[in-house]
Amino acid sequence: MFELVTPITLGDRVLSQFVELINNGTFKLGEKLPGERDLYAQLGVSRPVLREVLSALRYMGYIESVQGDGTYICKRPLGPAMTQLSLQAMIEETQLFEIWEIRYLIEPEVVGLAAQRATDEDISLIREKFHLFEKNVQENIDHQAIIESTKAFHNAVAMAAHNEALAFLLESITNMMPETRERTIQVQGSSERAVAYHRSIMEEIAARNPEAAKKNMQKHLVDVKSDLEAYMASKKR
Amino acid sequence: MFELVTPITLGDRVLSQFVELINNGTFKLGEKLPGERDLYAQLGVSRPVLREVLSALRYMGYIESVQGDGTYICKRPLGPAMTQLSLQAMIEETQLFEIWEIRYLIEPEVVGLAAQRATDEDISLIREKFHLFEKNVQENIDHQAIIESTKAFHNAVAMAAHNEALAFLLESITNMMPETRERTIQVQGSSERAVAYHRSIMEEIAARNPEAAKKNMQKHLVDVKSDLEAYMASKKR
DNA sequence: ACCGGTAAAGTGGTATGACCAATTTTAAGG
DNA sequence: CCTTAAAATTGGTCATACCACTTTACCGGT
Repeated sequence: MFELVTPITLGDRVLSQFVELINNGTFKLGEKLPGERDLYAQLGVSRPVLREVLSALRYMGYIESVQGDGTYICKRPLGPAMTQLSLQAMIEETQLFEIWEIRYLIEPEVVGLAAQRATDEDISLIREKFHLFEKNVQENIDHQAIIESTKAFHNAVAMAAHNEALAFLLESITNMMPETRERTIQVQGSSERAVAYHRSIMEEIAARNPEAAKKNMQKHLVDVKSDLEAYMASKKR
Repeated sequence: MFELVTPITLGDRVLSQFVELINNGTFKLGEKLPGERDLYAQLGVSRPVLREVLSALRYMGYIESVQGDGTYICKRPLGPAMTQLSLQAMIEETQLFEIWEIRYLIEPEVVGLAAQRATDEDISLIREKFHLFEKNVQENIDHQAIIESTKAFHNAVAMAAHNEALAFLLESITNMMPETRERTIQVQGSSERAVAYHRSIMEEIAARNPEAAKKNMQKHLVDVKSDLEAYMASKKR
């Protein structure tokens, strides 16, 4: 007869109370929380329930706990709010392309911002990461190292845009296709092309040329997409 | 002497194992998990630890539990992976502008896609949401209704872009500035201007004119930004 | 009075066992 | 065979105890 909305659990209630306590300023950022024993008494639940809630908040990155010390409220929870463990297996094929498209929308804009806002330090960091990447590709080290260095490069670029939330977001998104990255890297010549594009992007950021940088990032991502398609096709077999 | 990297907790280990079990296909999407009693034995931990991990996964939206029935793995965990409870109080002023900038990067692109991909159904839905919004503003109903209807409009547009992940992402982002929305809506004339922009955007999507739609969305967001600034200034006092 | 080391107190982490509430399954009864 | 009620199963909650680590505070030596 009645619609089953959502069986509200005790933890849900506690979670709400907790959010409220933070939003109304009872608990301030960076502050230490009361001990679990005080807290669960204060909230009127048992310790396990409290801990389940805290556990969730912890894995989401809102709080941090130190054994023997206490639990602290994180100051910059932005990343956690967007990212989180990406269970790659949970991402289906269509979603992979959707995620690619999001990259295609965002990353060019990011390099555009980077080209406008990068400081000299930013640029030298980008240079450094690029040369590391180039070196790894040339020497054909293990794939993991190459992946790490390309991520480092993209990350350095994102930092140069001077929008921390954006950098977080981008990292989360790219992390959603990790397996993919490992496979597409094996496609013939893909890494070499990537090096070329990275170089162009780097140089155009250094030259403060947003539009050109954006264009090259777009081309690079189109490349990534075709690698992705090749990978998907091979997976079908 | 030694650097404290991260005190790995039992739950962390279980979480990893769990992720691995999903990624290697032992647990498939939509499937029912073993009972907690089996599971915690199988993973070699106690029930509280297991439950803390499951709790986190649950609040992140990866799994769902039904008392008396079992725990299921969600099929489309994309939203949860990005969004989650946004503790508005945890977002600082600078971050608000960073988030605005993200909107400024993404939303115009989204309406651009929408103008290319919208079906007739999409367009009529957008029209519907727009008229609701317009009506709410004219009749000056309670603010909550206005906020809801503008969100509904933006959401309808996002759906028209036919990229579910993107729609999720955008919703998460806009949800990060909820309080803001409630305040800026009180700024004189802001709602009326918003109606005008929404109308233009709607019409240009219907006319399949991506560039014009993008331009208007950008203007609208610039408007939102100045409201934001006004809000922040008033908050300072 | 100062310093250093050690014990105590406090904190988060883990484990056990029990019971409650909802659902599903099973089996008994019509 | 269908209905129905009991039993088994499952997630939800609680109490308690103990472990590991940190911080604090006390106390003795200098």
